[in-house]
Amino acid sequence: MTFQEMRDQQLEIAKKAVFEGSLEQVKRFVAVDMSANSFLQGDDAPLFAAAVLIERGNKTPLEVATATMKPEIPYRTGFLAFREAPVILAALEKLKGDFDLIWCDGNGLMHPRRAGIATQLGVQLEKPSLGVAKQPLTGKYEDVPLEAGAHKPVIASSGETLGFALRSKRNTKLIYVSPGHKCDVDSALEFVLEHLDGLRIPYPTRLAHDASNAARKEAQG
DNA sequence: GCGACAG
DNA sequence: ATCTTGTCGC
Repeated sequence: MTFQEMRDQQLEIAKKAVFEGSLEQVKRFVAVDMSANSFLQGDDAPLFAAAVLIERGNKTPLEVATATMKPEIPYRTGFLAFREAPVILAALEKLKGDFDLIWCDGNGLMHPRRAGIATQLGVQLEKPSLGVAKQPLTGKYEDVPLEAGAHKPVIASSGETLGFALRSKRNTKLIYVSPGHKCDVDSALEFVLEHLDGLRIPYPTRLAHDASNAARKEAQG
């Protein structure tokens, strides 16, 4: 698939995406992440994904599923989902329990074409989704106070609010929250705020990150 | 044009 | 994303 084709596909996905809705009814959600040792093994190192089923308000996972796959394309900024989505979907298919939100590592609306990995996964599975990223991909925002919980909207050049820059922990680097599908920017922020536990990285992201790493280390060294 | 650039 | 120990700061 060429970059032009991937761009066109992202525009189609963004067209189908709904950046409206509340997450008040979410009872169970799944946090997903991926791990690969590209540092030592190169761009074609096998990918290991994890899907962690979480009950709202309970830090102990209900279920963990993993999957592995060879990457079809190298990582390119703005096209993360084309590399990671296949193995993440494979892990999600192994999950026995159902869920009503997908919590992703990366962006959703906060993307040059409004179609980050959270949006791509949400639209494909027709479920609400949100993205939590450690780096912003696009947009501008004002300085964020150093207090935990402080946040500022991330604004596109069009004036559209894409998500929030969030101080998830006092005096630490920001994280970036955006809706993926079937929720609005404020609902995505509220949901993430609800799942902070004193550390910079929200625990759902941490659980998925640790689970994907554990799967890789078990299969490799 | 130049630089920056999710994981 | 990935490796790795200590060390500095709150």
